[in-house]
Amino acid sequence: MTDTEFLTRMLFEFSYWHDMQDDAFKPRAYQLAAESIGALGHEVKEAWRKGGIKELKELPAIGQAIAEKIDEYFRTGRIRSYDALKKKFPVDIYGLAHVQGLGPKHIRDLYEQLGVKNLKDLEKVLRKQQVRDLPGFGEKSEEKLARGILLMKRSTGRHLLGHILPLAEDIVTRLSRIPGVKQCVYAGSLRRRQETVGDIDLLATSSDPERVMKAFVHLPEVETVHEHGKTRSSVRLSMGIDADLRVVPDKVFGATLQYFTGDKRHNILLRERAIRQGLLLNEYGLFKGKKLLTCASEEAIYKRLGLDTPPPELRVGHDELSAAERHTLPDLLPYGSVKGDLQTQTNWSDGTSTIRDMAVAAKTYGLDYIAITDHTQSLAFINGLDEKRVAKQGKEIDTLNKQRGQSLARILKSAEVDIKPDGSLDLDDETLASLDCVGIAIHSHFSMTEKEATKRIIRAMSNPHVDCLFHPTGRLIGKREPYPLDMKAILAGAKKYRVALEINAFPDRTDLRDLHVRMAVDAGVPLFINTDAHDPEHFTLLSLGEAIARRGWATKRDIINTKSLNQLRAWLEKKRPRPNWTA
DNA sequence: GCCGTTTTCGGCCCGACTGTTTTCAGTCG
Repeated sequence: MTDTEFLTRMLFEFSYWHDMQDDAFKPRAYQLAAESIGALGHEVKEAWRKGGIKELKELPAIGQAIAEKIDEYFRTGRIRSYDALKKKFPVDIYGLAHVQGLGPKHIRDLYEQLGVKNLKDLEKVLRKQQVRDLPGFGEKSEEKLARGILLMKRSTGRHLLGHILPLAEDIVTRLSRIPGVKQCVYAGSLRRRQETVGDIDLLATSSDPERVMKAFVHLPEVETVHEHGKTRSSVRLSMGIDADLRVVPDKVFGATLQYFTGDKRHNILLRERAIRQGLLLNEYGLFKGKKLLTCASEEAIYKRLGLDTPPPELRVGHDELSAAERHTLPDLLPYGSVKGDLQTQTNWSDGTSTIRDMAVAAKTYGLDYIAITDHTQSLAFINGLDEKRVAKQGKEIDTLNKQRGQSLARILKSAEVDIKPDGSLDLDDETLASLDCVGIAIHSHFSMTEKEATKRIIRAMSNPHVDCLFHPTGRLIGKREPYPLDMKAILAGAKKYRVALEINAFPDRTDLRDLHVRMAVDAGVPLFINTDAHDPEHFTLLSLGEAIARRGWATKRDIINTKSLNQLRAWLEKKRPRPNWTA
């Protein structure tokens, strides 16, 4: 268990504990703190290293009491008050809370009356049918808990945005065809384009909600129906993700869309703002007393509250509302702005297709140019290119560019040059100088300290031929942790050596991530958005990269490959001449 | 326990669905 996981779990268990005691407000405070720590990841420890309790208190939702707990944990490896809680209430609260339908009050009752401490105990008392006789429980709650355990065991946790988005779009299309449906969209974390999504939030308007609900719970991929109400239903789909559908009258669509786009922290801040103005905000509109002020559109609601409308990607409950109030929200990069993909692989190394096929696919997708960035010789197991093969590939690219006509994107000579453990590169400088554009990346020796990894990358960036650092943190969501990096030092190095950082759009990478994009934007470090395409199909992933850029408050100016080919060349040549430019 | 256009005290988002209840508590999003 990582530090972050422990702290999140500890805060979550305190939240539930206080809920069991019927405390009205501490549960929420601990809940928000847990979410905040979970979202910040290793930045929590960075903050603590930098300035202890004082710096921890600067983090959102962290005050004196929780900062002291975190400080105690980093200093001693323990938290005395948490140990005391576990002694007084020796229950795996966190594990039990993941069962659908099991909340703090029932966890308390199950422990106090039947001694249930963990999932195994719960399964046992359910089998013995002991739960149904407890006050507040019955036969149905027994069934519901048993079903909850089953669903939890079969759930695969959070899902990658890139895997769920196509499914959600398909479901929206099918629901839209139901007679009586006027509008149907996905909302929630999908609409915010979070890198992972926990469930699919759907919203529809219809004059006949019950008909829509019936069709929804009977979709072919529905495996279990959690709830089937008149205006809200919830199901588990066969791929292990839940989908919720809410149906409302067409005239309140704007208010409901706002409400279900969230996230939770954003909505709470917005509703608290409404209260300060003597108003009430819910999914049916903005009200003064019983009088409806507006519900027609998201924009109307934000405007009535004195705010510009933050794009969905920014609604995370940090500082977007204060920017909305001061009219300083960024002019986000529009979808479809990227003109060329500067990281693509072919069958010269580990891609599936020829250079020509990739250039055709890119053109079909609407791109003007692509860089061919096959792996280099250190990656021998996938036939990485040495200097000779780079030169040979360059000749093929020259030929294709000469005969390309209208059906191929312009092809740039490039490579995904491997960064060796000492920070040197595995192509010689002469070869690097012959390329139109040079990307570098780490592919091995991932177990480094923060200091070593940071030094290694900065040394690699200091090579005067380098233009872009690919997938800078090396993470693979759900498979590999990012190597530890001093991101501020990396950004300073990128700025000093005029190296762009990549936003890699591949679904399990999405690297840089949103927080780091925002740091780069603030630091004035230029960015590329690339798909890392290994197949012609992969160009469709570009919009995922654009989504990350938007979540990081990036504008068109921040993204180099929104430039035309000529502008790109001019940008590259500010660093060094490109004598062999193919285009 | 956190936080500040209410700033070191006094507030703290809101509603649908379910099941166990006879009017509501618990859970969820």
